[in-house]
Amino acid sequence: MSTKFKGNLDETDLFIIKRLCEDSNTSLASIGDELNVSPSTIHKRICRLKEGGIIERFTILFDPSILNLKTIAFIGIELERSALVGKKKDEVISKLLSMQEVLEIHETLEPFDLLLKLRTENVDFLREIIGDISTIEGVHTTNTILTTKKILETPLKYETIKDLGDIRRG
Amino acid sequence: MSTKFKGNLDETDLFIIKRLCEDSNTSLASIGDELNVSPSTIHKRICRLKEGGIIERFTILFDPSILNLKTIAFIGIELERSALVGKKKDEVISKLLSMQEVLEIHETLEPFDLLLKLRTENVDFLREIIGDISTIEGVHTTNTILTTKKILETPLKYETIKDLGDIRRG
DNA sequence: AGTGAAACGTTCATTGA
DNA sequence: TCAATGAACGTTTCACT
Repeated sequence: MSTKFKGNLDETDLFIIKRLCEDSNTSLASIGDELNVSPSTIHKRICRLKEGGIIERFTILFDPSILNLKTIAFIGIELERSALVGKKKDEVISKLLSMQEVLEIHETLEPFDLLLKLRTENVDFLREIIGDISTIEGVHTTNTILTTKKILETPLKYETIKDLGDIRRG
Repeated sequence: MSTKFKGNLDETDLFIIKRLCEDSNTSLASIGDELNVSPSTIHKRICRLKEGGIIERFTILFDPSILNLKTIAFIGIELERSALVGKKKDEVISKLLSMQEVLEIHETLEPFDLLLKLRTENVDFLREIIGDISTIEGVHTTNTILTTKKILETPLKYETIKDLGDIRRG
């Protein structure tokens, strides 16, 4: 479903991904040195990983506070019964997707139907957004969990990359 | 609190950050072209942004499914009254930080004391982790919100970077 | 998967605004 | 103080092996 990558990821691929996660400015030569292969091999591997959709893009992590988005909240949404499936649900989701403050949308079973993660400048803006969400047709109730302090927020702990185990794909 | 950056971020800085978010392999020269400044200026800006902690690091986004971490869950934790502040709370948090599956930890007010986000390979592993968490001294109850489908998951919508407004810092 | 060479990008000391 | 220049150096890319 998620990738069009052909073949298996081997140890080399995973090592490359890990090194690039740590620092995507690392030169191909130095990655090659660590693996005892040539830079051009690393280059070809990275191209393949990009084409296969394994590597989405090269990017930077930056301090979100420069955007003044200091308020993080989670919102549980219960949908109206008529919006639990089909077109009406799709419409709810597409409206949520179009909101810049909405960073995550997950389907859940209990106690909500959808769980969102949002970032806003402050609590007043958050209130506005919640207002917008609750007036979306098909949204029955919203339940806000306002966070007061972020202790950890990381996309993935890439240290995990090392178990080459059964990473197979068709 | 969060950065040691001296001075203000100007339009140029924000443009650089946005371009690097989109593609951190963009050459300094081509960013410079778009801003009508020289590559060396871009270079110095990026150095300054790195040193100031605005740019955390250069990295890649990759498909998490290669790590077989397909299960996303959120866990609300209520702490025992004795662990609501101080050393005991710090110990709970440091145990949570050390768990590879725990990707986010937020303090909240209601209805939980802490909200976690986790990724695991499958629901069985999740159950194990929940077991581990619930036996941490100071954890009173855990409430799991299991997600069934990820619709959106993005660290930040960097398209937001453009309002140069009142982005001031001391 | 490696080699080697050309093209390209980065870095920095120097100079000027 | 900040940006531009230009040259030295390092990296990427690609045709060929």
